[in-house]
Amino acid sequence: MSNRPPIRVFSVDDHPLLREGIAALINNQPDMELVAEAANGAEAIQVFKQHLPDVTLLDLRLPDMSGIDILIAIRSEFPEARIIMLTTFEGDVEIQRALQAGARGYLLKNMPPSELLDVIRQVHAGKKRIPLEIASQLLEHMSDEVLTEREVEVLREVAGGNRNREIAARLFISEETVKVHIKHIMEKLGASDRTQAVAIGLRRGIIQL
Amino acid sequence: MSNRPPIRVFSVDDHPLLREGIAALINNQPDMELVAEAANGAEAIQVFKQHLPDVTLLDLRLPDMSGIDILIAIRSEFPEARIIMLTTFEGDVEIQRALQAGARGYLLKNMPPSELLDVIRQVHAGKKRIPLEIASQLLEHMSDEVLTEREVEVLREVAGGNRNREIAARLFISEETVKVHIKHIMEKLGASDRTQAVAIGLRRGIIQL
DNA sequence: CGGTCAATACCACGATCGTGGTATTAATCG
DNA sequence: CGATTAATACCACGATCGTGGTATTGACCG
Repeated sequence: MSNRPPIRVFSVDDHPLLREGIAALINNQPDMELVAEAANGAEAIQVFKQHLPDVTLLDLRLPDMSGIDILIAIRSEFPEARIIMLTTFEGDVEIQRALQAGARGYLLKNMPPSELLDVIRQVHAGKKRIPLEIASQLLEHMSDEVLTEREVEVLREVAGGNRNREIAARLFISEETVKVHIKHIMEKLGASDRTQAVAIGLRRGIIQL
Repeated sequence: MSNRPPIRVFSVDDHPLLREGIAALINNQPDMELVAEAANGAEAIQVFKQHLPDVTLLDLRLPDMSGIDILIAIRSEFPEARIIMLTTFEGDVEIQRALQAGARGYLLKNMPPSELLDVIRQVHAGKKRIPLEIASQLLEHMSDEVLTEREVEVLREVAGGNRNREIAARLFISEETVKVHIKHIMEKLGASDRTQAVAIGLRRGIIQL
């Protein structure tokens, strides 16, 4: 069981210090090898094609684009790509979108390194691996209704401090329609008013500031 | 200029991978030495007393307490402690509070390692060092009025989706007083309604979710 | 081809919010 | 000791919001 080629790992993150930590960790494993790094989305996609790594560690927040978009971009060309999301953030919606887009694992940066290594090996072996902590996050909101795209758009406008009338003007719809959307948003999120809807939307990763 | 003792560095962060990266970076410098690490506040304070490091790298968000509280706790006993805040976050209020509490430097985790090394050396030499990117953040809101403690409290309640009447009940004051506070909050933050006030408060680090 | 859902739109009403004042008390500061 | 500031409180009014309905259109699904 010894002479298998090492797992070729690719790390994408805009924090140099974190990349450094990952590099040290990976290269200390006899069965792994860090073959490339990238600090933004454009670079990530290009370098992926160049190296075709076995496993990719992908940050969710990068300076130029969302990690999810990178995930989608890579998997549209390489559906077999084994990608693990690695992030500080734990909004259930982000997790769900990542998994739907085909992520094989989802890790928080504050988890112990052993967990990361474990997930890398499992994912390389073709499995999916979601830590319990994350999975329970997901289950918590499993039954919740999902906001439509339009509703998210409206919620974003609300977060910007716009009045219903302003939102209507900005989205080219009637004020009454805005109200309907907001009503649905509050129902789905369990919020008692628009302000709480924004707070919940932020906490769950539905909108960003 | 050669035989000075190395700068003794202490790193406090709850992300093991990041600590790993810092460790690798520091220990690669001939003039530095990582003498200890901690992953939470209680540990940080205890380990600090034990090692009395030359320079401390302190994360702003830790599982058990705020980095600022740790900063204050350490400096109340060791006013000479040279502490650099190292964080992902850039709300101007957090920065200001850290500097007021006596931080000698403030760095973002996505800055290049050379910057970190530079700041460590400068701070060890007794200087303060705030990168331009951060300083400009501060200047941006220099002239802004600062929320009082009570106002922050009220803003927190607003973010929780409470109505004025509910906030009044929770804080044991009249609804009219709540309104006055909210009016002041909106004026100070430049918000057009309570929802935007919450969004701005979150963005600027005045409140957390 | 019906069923469901998302998005659009309008109406009406009561609740809540935001704004304009004025005023008192306690604390802090120079 | 005056000056300032924060926190408290009340009033009144118009603006905005949230809720209850009802309805039409187009898209997607089985």
